Amino acid sequence: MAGTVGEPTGGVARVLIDSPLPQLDRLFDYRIPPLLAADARPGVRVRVPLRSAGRLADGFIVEVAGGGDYSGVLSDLEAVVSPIPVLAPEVWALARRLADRAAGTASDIVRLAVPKRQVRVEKNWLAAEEVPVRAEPGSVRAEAVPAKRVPAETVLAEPVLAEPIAGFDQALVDSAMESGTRLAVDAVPRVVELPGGHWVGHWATTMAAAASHAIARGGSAILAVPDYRDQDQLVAALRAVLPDDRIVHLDAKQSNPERYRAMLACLGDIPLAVVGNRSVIYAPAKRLGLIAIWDEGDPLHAEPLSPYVHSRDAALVRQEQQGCALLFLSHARSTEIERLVEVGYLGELAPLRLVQPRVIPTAQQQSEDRLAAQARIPSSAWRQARTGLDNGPVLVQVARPGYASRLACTECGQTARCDLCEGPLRLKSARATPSCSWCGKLATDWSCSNCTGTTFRLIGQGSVRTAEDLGRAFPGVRVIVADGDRPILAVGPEPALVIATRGAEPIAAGGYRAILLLDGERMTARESLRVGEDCVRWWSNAIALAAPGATTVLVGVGGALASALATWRRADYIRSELADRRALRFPPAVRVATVTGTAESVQRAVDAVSGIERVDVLGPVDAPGGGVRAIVRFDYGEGKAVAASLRAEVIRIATSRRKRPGPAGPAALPTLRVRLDDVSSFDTT
DNA sequence: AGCACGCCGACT
DNA sequence: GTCGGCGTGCTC
Repeated sequence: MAGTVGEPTGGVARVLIDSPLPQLDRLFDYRIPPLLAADARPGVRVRVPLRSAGRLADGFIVEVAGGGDYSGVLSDLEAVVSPIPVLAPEVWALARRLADRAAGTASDIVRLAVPKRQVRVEKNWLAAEEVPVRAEPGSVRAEAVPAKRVPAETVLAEPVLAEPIAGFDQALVDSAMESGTRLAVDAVPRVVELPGGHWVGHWATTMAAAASHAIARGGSAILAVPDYRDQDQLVAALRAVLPDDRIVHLDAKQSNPERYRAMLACLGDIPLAVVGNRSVIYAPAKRLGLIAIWDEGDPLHAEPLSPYVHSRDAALVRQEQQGCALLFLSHARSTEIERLVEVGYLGELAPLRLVQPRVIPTAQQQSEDRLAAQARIPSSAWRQARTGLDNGPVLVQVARPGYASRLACTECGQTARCDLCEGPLRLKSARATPSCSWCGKLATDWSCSNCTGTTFRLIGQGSVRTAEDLGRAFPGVRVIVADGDRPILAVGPEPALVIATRGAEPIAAGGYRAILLLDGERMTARESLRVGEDCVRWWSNAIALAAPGATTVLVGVGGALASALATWRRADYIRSELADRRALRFPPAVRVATVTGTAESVQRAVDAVSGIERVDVLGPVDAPGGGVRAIVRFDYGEGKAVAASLRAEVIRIATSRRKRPGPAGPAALPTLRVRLDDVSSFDTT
């Protein structure tokens, strides 16, 4: 199946093989046979022979060149799977650079960008796209089009007007959108009512207005949000300023055909607002004018699939490559964004007029009221809730869902654990049988593994138990529980106690008349490098749901954290948090690479990078799943060199690895895994 | 992943 | 002198 050398007939296609194997992560050259020359353009899906003529691999043409640098004999392209250029050149460039930065494989990122092919969806799209009026007379595909189909683009797209961005200096925003600047935007901590009667966070209207600016200027906008709750608000806000056919969804909740259809829609000529979760950053949006990310500190923006590229980083690189405007909106920025602000890479945009929420921190103190004490509410918070309930809904934020987060043996006080898997037991409601929070097994015949006890004591209070206690404390008031199991997006303006776990707070019409943030002690007790910034984010996002003038009581929290919220100077807190990380050489002051594998392979990888300037290594130490783990710390400037040499080690191991595991060896253990910028590297457990 | 290639021990 | 074991390395 080998072609002839130097035959100029159809040119040479440079192909990215769709494979996660690190040793295949480069371009392969193939001769384009004359029959395929018409369709073999950059971006199309192809099938190519690999190694032996019988074996075919999938891939994408990323370049059609006169001649590559490969001097051997070229094979022929086997087939062009579809003529649609689904891998846009700028998306390929982005994937390549992100993979290099993360010591990963470009096709792993391309898989996030390009959904699996759907033939039906593709046919429909082709039929609508290649319209007779637009195609040149005699065009091959024009004849195949059913005449009755109304193509999207024959209908002249309605012009879109730039919506003023409420709450911000108009001239400043205009010039920012024009010159493609990068900004950290402090969102207005309010809820607003849309023309349809829908209440959303003010941030959603800011983001929607920014998108309308981009589209009015003829560019597309990519809008990324952490989850569907935020997406719901953003889409409502977009509908208020854009016609429906300018809004495209591209998110994880969609089925594959829906995602494929949405991706194809991006390839059209009309500028669109593309809304979705983290992977929407890779949408092939035409003439990209804006990328905006809401709440980049939310862990849902961290991609769980290899090579684990955070949407914040993907957006930063894409902005640099394409020069669009870039906005990070939030009520509480992460230390990563703070760092970029401090080095001058990001500008800051604050609301025109400072909206200062009323926040009162209280130390945990015993309330005189018995019922209130049971619900762990100090008397000041109790009073706020009581007056708030006269006018409308009151929000109570708790750390955990369910009834009790932990059970302990009545006799010895040891945490009650599952007799099957050692997982901690949990109680979902007052009358339920306790069950294991890891494996779900019901603990029917439980006995303590430490002593002879057979009865539990409840430790900690989940949302359900808090709801029961508060229901007793405020007789006659409606109690609404919102958590992961009971998702509620919005509540009305009527008086009600809304008990929600952090991150699951519904939007209240008109805003909450009072907010109680309970469980502060428990939230701050988490053993994570990011507790501080996480707490600021959870609480700020809840505070932003308050009605104008309403009071938020932050229970059981003091010190810098409490004053950051009380003064609403959250950036000051994050700034000092980042300063601490600098002193300790912790991320994001430096970058980190986590290297896991056999003692030998980890040592070799560590040796390979330890010669680079300003690189230091923690470990190796024994890793939980067997093998060892080392953490490599390095400055941003050395990122390229560190990633490249770690990548080289991965490839070396992958190509020289042979079935070596001895008799009864636990085979499936990869011998070397490299992960860059893992935020949980420094967490305990 | 697969599959060809090559270097070394045992064979007609 | 040649067959075939499996360890090694490559894939346009």
